[in-house]
Amino acid sequence: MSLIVWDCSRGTIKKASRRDLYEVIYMLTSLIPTGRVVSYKNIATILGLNPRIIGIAMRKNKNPIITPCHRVVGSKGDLRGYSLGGVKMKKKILEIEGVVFRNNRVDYRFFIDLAKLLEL
DNA sequence: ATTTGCTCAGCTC
DNA sequence: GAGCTGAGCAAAT
Repeated sequence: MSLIVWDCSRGTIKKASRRDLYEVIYMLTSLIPTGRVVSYKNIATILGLNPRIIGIAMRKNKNPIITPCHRVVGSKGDLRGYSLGGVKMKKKILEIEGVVFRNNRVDYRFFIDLAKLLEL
């Protein structure tokens, strides 16, 4: 399964390029509300990708203002990584936003399902 | 709690 | 083009 997108210049559909993929990943990430988190897997499942690809996209995130990559966490609430200050900083930011941790994991009640949010 | 296997884009050479 | 590295995950140990 691979993502299909509209090709504006040709007026046809096409298989998503890497760049397209990243744009969609960042778009979905930007939808996560303040004080909530989404798992890498959740985004990956929507797009039919391996969850690792989402991690790669987050690592390369050049626009932390509109792409809140700190709100993307592991499926069990573990933080995994953060290129701008490490997981310690990631945790700090999430706590400022009101996210509660239990045993160094994000409390499950702060997860949202992007697929449900988009009514997919 | 820790290890193992699967997976694939990006990076280096 | 080949080989290595992970911001993942689930299953097995």
